[in-house]
Amino acid sequence: MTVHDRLPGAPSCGDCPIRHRAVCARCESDELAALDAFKYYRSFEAGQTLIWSGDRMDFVASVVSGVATLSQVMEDGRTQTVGLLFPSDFVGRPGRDTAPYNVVASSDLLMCCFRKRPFEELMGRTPHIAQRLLEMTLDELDAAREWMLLLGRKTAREKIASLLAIIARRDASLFLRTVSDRFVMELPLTREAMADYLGLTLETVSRQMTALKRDGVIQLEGNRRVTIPDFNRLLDEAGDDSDGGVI
Amino acid sequence: MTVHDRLPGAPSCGDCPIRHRAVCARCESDELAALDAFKYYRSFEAGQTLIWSGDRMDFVASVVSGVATLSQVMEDGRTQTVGLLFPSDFVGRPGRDTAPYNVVASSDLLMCCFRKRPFEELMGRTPHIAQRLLEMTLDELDAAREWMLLLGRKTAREKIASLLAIIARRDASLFLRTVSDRFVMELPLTREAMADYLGLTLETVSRQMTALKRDGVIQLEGNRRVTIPDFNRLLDEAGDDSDGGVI
DNA sequence: GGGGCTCTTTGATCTGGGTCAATGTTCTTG
DNA sequence: CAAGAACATTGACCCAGATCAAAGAGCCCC
Repeated sequence: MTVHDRLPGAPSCGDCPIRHRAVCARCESDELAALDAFKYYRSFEAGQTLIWSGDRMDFVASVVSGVATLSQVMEDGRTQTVGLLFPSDFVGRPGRDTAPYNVVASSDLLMCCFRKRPFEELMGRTPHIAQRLLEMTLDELDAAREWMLLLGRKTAREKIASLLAIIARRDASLFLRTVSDRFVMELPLTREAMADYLGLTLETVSRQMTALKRDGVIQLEGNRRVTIPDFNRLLDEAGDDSDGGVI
Repeated sequence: MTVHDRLPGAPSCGDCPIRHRAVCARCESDELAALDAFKYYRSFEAGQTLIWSGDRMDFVASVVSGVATLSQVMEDGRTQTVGLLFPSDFVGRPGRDTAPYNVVASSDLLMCCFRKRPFEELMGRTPHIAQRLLEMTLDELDAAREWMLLLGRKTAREKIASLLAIIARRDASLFLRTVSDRFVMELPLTREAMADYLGLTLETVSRQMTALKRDGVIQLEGNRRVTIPDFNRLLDEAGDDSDGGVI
């Protein structure tokens, strides 16, 4: 009972243009073949909330295509996005059964899901999967803490530049290339979604995008297509310890 | 070769007034007995930097007493604290060898350290330790993301109230009691350290502390001793979904 | 292809928290 | 106990980013 039995035409692990960081990178291993029985695909439209904070979650999943956000909402509606999920990113936490955040499809989205129980059992049997998961969780923790620096100490302009740099890098890695001169990408977020991630208002995001455009740091065609003529220039604007832009 | 051979009078795992969340909670198990050979204690003075970001780290550790901070610093000196370490908290990441943050003793500090290599080997042999570590890392991730909401969306007053609530809870758990009416605690942070954690300046921290005192949310004796006459009132001020204050 | 969406930009104004500067208050240590 | 040093408060002023408001752009979908 592989994915092809469930959803004809959907990409299988092996077919994925992007190898799932969590699972598919080891598709060749015998242990994971067993997981195919518990694997299924789900697709969502842009704007749809896949999971509400507090919901029971009986699966883990990784993103096949599209982008999703993790967000926290205060009682009065103030919203903070706490994570972006790109293709190959993993969501779900073995050993816990309620979701701590809202998960929202930011664009049309395809997820590759595994029933949680069998996944946990596999984890118990195969130490390297548990280890891989720890590895990934540590990566997420580092990303979250880097974002804390951004939220607490960076200016609006630096925030925008940082976000663009991060998206550019993820975008480039999808196609296995480096962020080079004249890099063109498609923004997977509305101005409001950017604002929610950066701890700003959408007006400030818009103004700073305009300013970066005016100063030649980026070029814009329409609202979503962004060209980065010089990635190092962008990194300077982001205030990061520059690391060259290569992935 | 137990700890007592190395540092006479230092608390052993079993003697710790606080059981280390990471390790000591399972001291009874046979696997961990082996770790005693690789265990040693180190103490630091308030203000001392234990670990510099980028340093090679050949040990993992947990806090026995005192408080430490994890912080990130930008090239121009802007600083953001990304985590607080209380007694029983764990630091260090099996599978990685350089520290991603500065670790600074915020008060006088005693750490219980394990050489990393043997610890990793133990982890490979005993799945429940790996699982425990994943558990802890997920807790840290949740804490980091909750802090992202604070940094991105809360007002200065809400930030201060949130920090006080968190410290009160950790403080209470040290002594195995609940945060009740007229809870008294000792702040383990200077105004500047609070500011670095909250994404504020020390002046703003001071002003908001004064305001909370004026409004009867807290009482202050000296700079460090804080009394919380009504913990639910404090939680209201923090803007959190109140959960009663019990641990 | 035009009507009604949603998303985005831009402007005018306001304000929370930053900055700079002076003064107070604890802690240390001799 | 006095003298310093480190830490904290308070005041005056300013500015980055929020808020409120009004036009533009895309973009579906009949």
